[in-house]
Amino acid sequence: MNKLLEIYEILLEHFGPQGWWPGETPFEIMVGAVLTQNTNWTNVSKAIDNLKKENLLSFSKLHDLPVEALAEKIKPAGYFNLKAARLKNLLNFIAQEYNGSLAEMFAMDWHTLREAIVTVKGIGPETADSILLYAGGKPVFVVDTYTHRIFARHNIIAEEEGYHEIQEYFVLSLPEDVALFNEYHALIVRTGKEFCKKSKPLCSQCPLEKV
DNA sequence: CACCAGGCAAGTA
DNA sequence: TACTTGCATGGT
Repeated sequence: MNKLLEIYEILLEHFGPQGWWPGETPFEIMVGAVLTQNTNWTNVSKAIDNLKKENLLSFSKLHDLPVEALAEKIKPAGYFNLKAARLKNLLNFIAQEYNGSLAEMFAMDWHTLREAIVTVKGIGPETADSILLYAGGKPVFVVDTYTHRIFARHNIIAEEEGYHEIQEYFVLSLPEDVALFNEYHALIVRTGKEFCKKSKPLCSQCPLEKV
């Protein structure tokens, strides 16, 4: 068995399934993917609740909502002016290219879709990949700061590896399986939150110490 | 009080 | 190209 699969088994055994993404519809998941940029999920959850409370969590409602009003609703998520603008960019893009339909958007080839979606200002590689995997169900491995930090600290990847290099390593090492990619990324985030915080370089309790 | 959280783009040299 | 900085609320 290869190393990345071995680590996956260890994490799954240790933490159990994480049941991601915490959102009910592809649209909600997509919104959450933008709101969670460099932000704790508990704060994002408050922002999403604000939108749900007023029945604003649909494509047409958010698309019609002025950016200033949107910013006000999503304040708890932090960077609210920035994120409101980013959500608007994304909604405008989907309105223009796919008639405002996520189903239509996800019906296209996901490689092509990824190239298009990262041209939207505010949608970088991780946000794009999260949308593709968790909202679209595409076999895309999501890399985040925890992935980099955890695997670099355990000397599995080099410190200077970039997003796409890390992603390629995972994709080439693992079977192309949506459920696996989904669970693996969620387990990495769980591991990061618990054992691999920025200021705590060493984690004797980390399940990966066994590897 | 200081530090961190499921990034990204723009600015600097 | 390779760093650095702004964005901002809420929890520990």
